[in-house]
Amino acid sequence: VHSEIKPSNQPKPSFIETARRAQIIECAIDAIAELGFAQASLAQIAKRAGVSTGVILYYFAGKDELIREVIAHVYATGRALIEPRVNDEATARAALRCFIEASVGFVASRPNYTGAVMNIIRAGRTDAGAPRVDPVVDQPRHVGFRSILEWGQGGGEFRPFAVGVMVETIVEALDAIPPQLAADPGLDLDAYARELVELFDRATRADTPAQGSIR
Amino acid sequence: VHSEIKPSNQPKPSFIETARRAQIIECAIDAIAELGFAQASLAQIAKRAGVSTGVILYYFAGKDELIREVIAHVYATGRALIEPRVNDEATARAALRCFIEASVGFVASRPNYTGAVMNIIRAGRTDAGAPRVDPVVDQPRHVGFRSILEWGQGGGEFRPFAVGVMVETIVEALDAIPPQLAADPGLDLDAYARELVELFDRATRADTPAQGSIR
Amino acid sequence: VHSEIKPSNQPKPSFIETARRAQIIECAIDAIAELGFAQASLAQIAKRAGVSTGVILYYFAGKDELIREVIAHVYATGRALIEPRVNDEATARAALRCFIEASVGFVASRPNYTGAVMNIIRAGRTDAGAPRVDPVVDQPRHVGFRSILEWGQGGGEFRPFAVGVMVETIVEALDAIPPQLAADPGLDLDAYARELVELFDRATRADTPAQGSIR
Amino acid sequence: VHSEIKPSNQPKPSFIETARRAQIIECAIDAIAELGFAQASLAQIAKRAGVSTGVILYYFAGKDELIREVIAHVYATGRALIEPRVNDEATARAALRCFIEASVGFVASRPNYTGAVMNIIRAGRTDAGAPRVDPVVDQPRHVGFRSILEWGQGGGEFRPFAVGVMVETIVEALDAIPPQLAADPGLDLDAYARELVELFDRATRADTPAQGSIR
DNA sequence: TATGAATGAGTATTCATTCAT
DNA sequence: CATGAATGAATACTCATTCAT
Repeated sequence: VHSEIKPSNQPKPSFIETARRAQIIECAIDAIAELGFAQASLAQIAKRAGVSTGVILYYFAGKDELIREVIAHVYATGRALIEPRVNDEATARAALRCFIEASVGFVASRPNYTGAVMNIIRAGRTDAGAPRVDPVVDQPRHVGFRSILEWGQGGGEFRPFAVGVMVETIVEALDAIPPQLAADPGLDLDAYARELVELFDRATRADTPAQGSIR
Repeated sequence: VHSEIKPSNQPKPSFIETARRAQIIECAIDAIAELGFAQASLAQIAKRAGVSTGVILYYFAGKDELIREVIAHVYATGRALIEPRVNDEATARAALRCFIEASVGFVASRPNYTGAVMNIIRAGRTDAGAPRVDPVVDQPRHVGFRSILEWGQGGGEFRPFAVGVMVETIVEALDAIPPQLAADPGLDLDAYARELVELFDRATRADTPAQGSIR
Repeated sequence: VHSEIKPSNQPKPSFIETARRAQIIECAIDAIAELGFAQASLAQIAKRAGVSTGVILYYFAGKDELIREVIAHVYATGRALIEPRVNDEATARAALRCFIEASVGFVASRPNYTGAVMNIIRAGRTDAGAPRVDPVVDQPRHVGFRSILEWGQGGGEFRPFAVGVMVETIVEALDAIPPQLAADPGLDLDAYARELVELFDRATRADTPAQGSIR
Repeated sequence: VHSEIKPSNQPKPSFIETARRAQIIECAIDAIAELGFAQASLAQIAKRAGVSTGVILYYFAGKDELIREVIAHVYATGRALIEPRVNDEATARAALRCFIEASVGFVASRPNYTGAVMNIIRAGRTDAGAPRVDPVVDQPRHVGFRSILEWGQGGGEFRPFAVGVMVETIVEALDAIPPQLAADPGLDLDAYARELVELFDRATRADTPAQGSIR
């Protein structure tokens, strides 16, 4: 399907192929979230999927491709959950609040998804020295936050600040949650989200004579 | 020198021993910062030091000890740089600002130091499933920020917020810098520090009728 | 096939798996018997089997498991050869004679088998300080001789003596044969067996007014 | 003294050299007896001697030579203890009894000595495939027992039997004691000796109309 | 499609030995 | 004499990947 031996014009991924790929990705996510990226060997992933390691390499050109697809799948799932909620917002301030809440909600609803991706991203670099995660695929959240922040700055809702720094800080604050949740599964994520919303609302909003509370 | 075979009361580390240990730690830091923790094998570290891998195991009981000493060395270096500056501050607000500036300054002066420790901490779990970095040794910055925040809340300088969330967010914001710096060595860290200071000053300060600018 | 990664209920060992495991065990026995336990590395064993060392670790969880299976296989082979012959005997004295003869016969028919196990057992202790061979698996011959000796003492065939010392002496006398055979392949084992039978018959039998020769 | 760099005509081993060699041999014996041959590295031996490993290789051409000297020293010590007692005996039967008792007494008085040598001998062969223990140096006890047995057979005290088998059986019975003593330090060696004496007295003595008890 | 067999490069670690000082 | 430094070969073991079936 993707290796050069197969016909390059992938005609129609068969049902079984789609199912297998999805199953393997799911098992990879679980393995990485539970064992950590370094310990998540193909053998471990295959074991969870109840197949041989050969199957994984039949459907994915190599471990790197599997990992890339894991990331892509997690991002797509997150985007599907988050984007519609954010798009309904009328103000940048509300959109920011909503984006943060939805992001934390994604962590809460799919802790393994976010946990796996964090493990991958933070595990560092691959042999070639290139970052294991393409900036391209890593960007969606950055892009989303950046556009909200620029929207708010343009409209005067937000004070002037370096958008890049703010984006990075917000994203990292969210990325810090999965490991904390793994360490303490009882963590109150609703409260965590409220704190982050308040934090970044204060950090971003413009100084106005009459600025009401966010809620 | 330190392995269980030698007498436990190591009398006086020779000059060459001190030098070699320092050199190996330095090379380990570089290797980890540049290759990532997973790719930084003893062989890689030894190659950078221009010695055989046996030398590393002659001076360190094993890879784990080397890694522990890398972390300890980086934290000690950072603490020596940061602590004296922070202790002079009269208000929690100034201390927070100073701590952030000093932390970024540490990253700027020793990018590989912070980069290596980030790589280690984020590489996840060891075989035993326990985090590779003891909370104890990982805490110094957390402890420092926490005490400043509690100081400020107690004195009314800071608004009420969940200290744990704020600490985590600040530390993560700082930890996000080394990889950005690696990707873009031209990054203006002074500006980055100013942005973070302003960001967290707004995020933490109490609502007062007359709140002046931080500078 | 057996490592923790595979499902625990190994369904049916394939033909090739059975054959490979048997082949590797056989090569391990030869290597240990000829080189000694300490020199019988996985690489040596693999070389004799004409495979890479990875193959051994594919079929056995580790060197320890391989060694355990070597011992188990040798003991099972020996037991199958010895037990049926001993069980037919009517008197303890005849049973003792028969057990000794059968034991020497086992050495004669499979010198490497007994030689390998001797090498393993006598190689001493593993890292944990525990004997490399469980007393449990090491006992079969001890148990066998002990029960015969107690049977004979109970029935008055044998004189009173410390059973433990006698068992140890008999077993050691048998264990001494493989190295002698290795040093001198022309050794007459039938004669050796006759000598041991006579020796231990005299050492064990009760003092009776009319005690005929054993044959 | 022994390496080719030193003057080949070893003139007079200095006092310090003699002392060092003795000390190292003693520490090697302890290390081997306590850790097992495989775990008794030069580093371990040096640690016990309170010197660096280089010292060992200064006084001994290599580990093999050290081990050979350990064996030689243990045999010499044993011979000095045993021989005079055996030479006083008037009959072969008494000499055999005395030799066994003295041998067990040697084990009792110097458990590490005999334990170390057993560990070495049983650890198997060296790289060259040659037995680690020269038959020459391994023989003294064999020679001693053999001469007693032949003496007894010649004089009619002992029945006809294959001397070689009997020697081997006696020696192995004695060699079996150190590991048992290591496993159970409370072992009653006097009783053990009495059992062996009785055992081999019965195994060797000629059939006479009036054979009294050995004592 | 899927498996199981096999490989080869890479991992940390041990240890006898050499050598400059 | 003695040390401590350094090496290099050997150890068991892991794992992504290939391939015949």
